[in-house]
Amino acid sequence: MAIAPSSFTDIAAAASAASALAGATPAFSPLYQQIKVLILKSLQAGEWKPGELIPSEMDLAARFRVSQGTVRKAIDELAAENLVMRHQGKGTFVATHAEQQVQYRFLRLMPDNGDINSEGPAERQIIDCKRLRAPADIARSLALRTGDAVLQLRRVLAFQGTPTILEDVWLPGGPFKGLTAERLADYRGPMYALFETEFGVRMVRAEENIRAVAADAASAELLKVPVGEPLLSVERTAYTYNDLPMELRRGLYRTDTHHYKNELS
Amino acid sequence: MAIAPSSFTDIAAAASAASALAGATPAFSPLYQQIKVLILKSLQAGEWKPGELIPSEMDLAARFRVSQGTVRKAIDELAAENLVMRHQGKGTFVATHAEQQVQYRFLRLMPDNGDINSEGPAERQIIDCKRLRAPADIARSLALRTGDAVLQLRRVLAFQGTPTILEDVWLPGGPFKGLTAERLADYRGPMYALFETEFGVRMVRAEENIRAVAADAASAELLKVPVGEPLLSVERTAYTYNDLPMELRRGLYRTDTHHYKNELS
DNA sequence: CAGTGGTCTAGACCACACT
DNA sequence: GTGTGGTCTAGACCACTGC
Repeated sequence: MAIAPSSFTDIAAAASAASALAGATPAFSPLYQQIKVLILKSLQAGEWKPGELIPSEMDLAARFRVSQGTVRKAIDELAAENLVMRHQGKGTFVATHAEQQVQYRFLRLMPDNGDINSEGPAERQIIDCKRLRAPADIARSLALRTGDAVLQLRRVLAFQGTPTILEDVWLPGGPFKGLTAERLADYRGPMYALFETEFGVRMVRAEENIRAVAADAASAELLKVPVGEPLLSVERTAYTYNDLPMELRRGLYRTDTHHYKNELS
Repeated sequence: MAIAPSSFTDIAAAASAASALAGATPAFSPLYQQIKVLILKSLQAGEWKPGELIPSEMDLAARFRVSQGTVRKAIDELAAENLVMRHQGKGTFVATHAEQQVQYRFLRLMPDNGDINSEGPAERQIIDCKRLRAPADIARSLALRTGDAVLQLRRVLAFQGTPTILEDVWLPGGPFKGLTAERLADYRGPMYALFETEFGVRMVRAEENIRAVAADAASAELLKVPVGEPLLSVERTAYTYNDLPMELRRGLYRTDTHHYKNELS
């Protein structure tokens, strides 16, 4: 593919120049951070797609006119943020949600006995999928304007026959134009993998706000629990590159056979 | 303090020797990982106490007979695990729970509006503190034998007059001999800071299992909520060095004015 | 000013994967 | 063997802190 000449600018010289700018805020940024931003832009622009191999450290070092060690430090940080995966002897790959390794990367719900693999794949049932104008709270979470088009999706996930997760998903109408219940139902694999392959939207991080709530009539019926049963309410905002929110998800989890697992350090 | 002569062994040579051992499992370990383990042992042995300055990278490099870069990489990982804190121009310090910066490092409960600093310090009330023989489940979590001595502590945390957290804490009787309700009540600052300064036990990581439950009569009274109110049940196991469990904590959180915040990546 | 951690480079060698 | 990422070294210089 064509590379813009500006990509070949001497970054090291630019860094020195920036640091030489005497001001109240020198805005000094290490070379490897600048390289990291450049790689990030290429990822974002789709120069290398999820699952693909990115150029070797030596190639990138030549392209950016810096040493291999500097590129290495930039990639180290990208790997720490799960944006790329390194494989010794093979190369560095763009991270993807469509891997066997981490089936549900953002799902923290675990069965009480046994691990996540012991219960087989989740049974998915799509309850509803419709287009609507965003209410104020949904719009705010997705950085849209009230009334903008959004997709709303409701589904139930069951494990070994027991409905366990009920979730509503809101997506901005623009990037996800053409998403239908059929395409979702036909797709094998995580929803985020479909987002990548079909809509070019890659989720890189998320925030969850968790509460305990009582099941209302509608939720109780879908999850097959008594009305008033305590459920875990998990509100997730998922972001793509540049901290751009691209999904709001409100889930209700049954925690009689499963629990939400979190590691602190 | 006295340094065992073995500390001055040529680590680099040892690494080469280890890698030269031809076997089914060469058990190759990078030099910097070995250095990391050595530093970890010094931390664990209390050679440098929480809050203290550890030797400079150059000093450690000389002590272990490796280059500064190798020590740097070892310390980088320790810093990433929050075991030490680096400060440019000053040095590297042993991490501690007794810092202004991160008041409650393991507490993920946030007020719905405003940040954690906007509501002032928590009001703490100790309900109970007693010695008992560990039931089977508690013993298992703390890697003790059933019937071993443990301390049980119950307390309520209130924010702005509203009781919000009710928690039971179990601690192994041996390491925490001498802990009383009075010492806890008198102490200003996080409980984990007291554990460090008074008992030399430093918590480095924790796991939490979260569920939604209904308030029973006793919990409802202490948290001033109706019986049956949905509450967040947070079971935390906290570990000191070497993955040794040193605390089991079962908390009930009110989530009408607060929420549990989690970041996923 | 000296001492600390932080960045950058260049080169050598090692472990791993593919061919 | 060739090419990849991973380790280790040595030296230079930069940014920050406190004397």
